[in-house]
Amino acid sequence: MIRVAAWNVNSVRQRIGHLVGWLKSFRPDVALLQELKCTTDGFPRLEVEDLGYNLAIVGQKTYNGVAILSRHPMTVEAERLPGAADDEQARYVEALIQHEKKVLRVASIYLPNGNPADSEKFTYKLAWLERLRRHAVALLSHEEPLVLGGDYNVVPTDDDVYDPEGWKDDALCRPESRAAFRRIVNLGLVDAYRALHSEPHRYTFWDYQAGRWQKDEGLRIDHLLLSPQAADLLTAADIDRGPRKQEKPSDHTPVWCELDL
DNA sequence: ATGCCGGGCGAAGCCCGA
Repeated sequence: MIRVAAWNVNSVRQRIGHLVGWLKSFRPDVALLQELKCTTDGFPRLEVEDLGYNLAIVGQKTYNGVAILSRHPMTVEAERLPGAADDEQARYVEALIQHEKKVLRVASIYLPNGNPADSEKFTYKLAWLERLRRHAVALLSHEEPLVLGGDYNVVPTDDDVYDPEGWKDDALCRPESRAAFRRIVNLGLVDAYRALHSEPHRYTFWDYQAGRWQKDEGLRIDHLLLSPQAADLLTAADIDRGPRKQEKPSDHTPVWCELDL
């Protein structure tokens, strides 16, 4: 059994207390983190290593930044998403996890937001999604357990947003974003949360503004996509709302799954 | 129609996020 979680922490240095507490209590085998908002050297490495985690960090000053934390042996496979040599943004890290003579491949993904939807930022987002699709084709050819997890910045359907009408022109909900996300899923990946939960309006993000958390008006934009070989091992998945309830929280909360690996 | 909140940077106010 291996527990994998994805969490956009919105600054790992602001959230180190929350992160340590959550690692101690929830004890994920593998944690996929996004929005570190610090350089690789600036990551609070000792606090996490003291809990028994190996680290793979791809940081960047001020923006972005992703990491993989693993209680099991880990080898880094990629620190950039292939397909654009000039892309300097720290949004992808991929590793192999060794667990009792078996191997799990994971990636921590921080997709571009893409707003406003009439700008070059949206073009970059759609190109990033297409690069991810192409890379997923290559990864799926390994026919191994694989988890592509993180902040996709895509609301898959109107059931995944509190106000579909109000958000329909946003880059997170635009049909182009949803179609590009579906093209990835349709390669044969399984949304771990949706595989086990059909109820609408379950969220992983709530804006800090306008009391969105108190009103439970959020978005489901953090996803764990499983290869068929991982989906066959899926025993549980859920959203852990605990961290979002705390003082000075991230605006995201973790999504997790368990694989009978 | 816009800001609301919050983080980084850097020391006031702007950029960015979703």
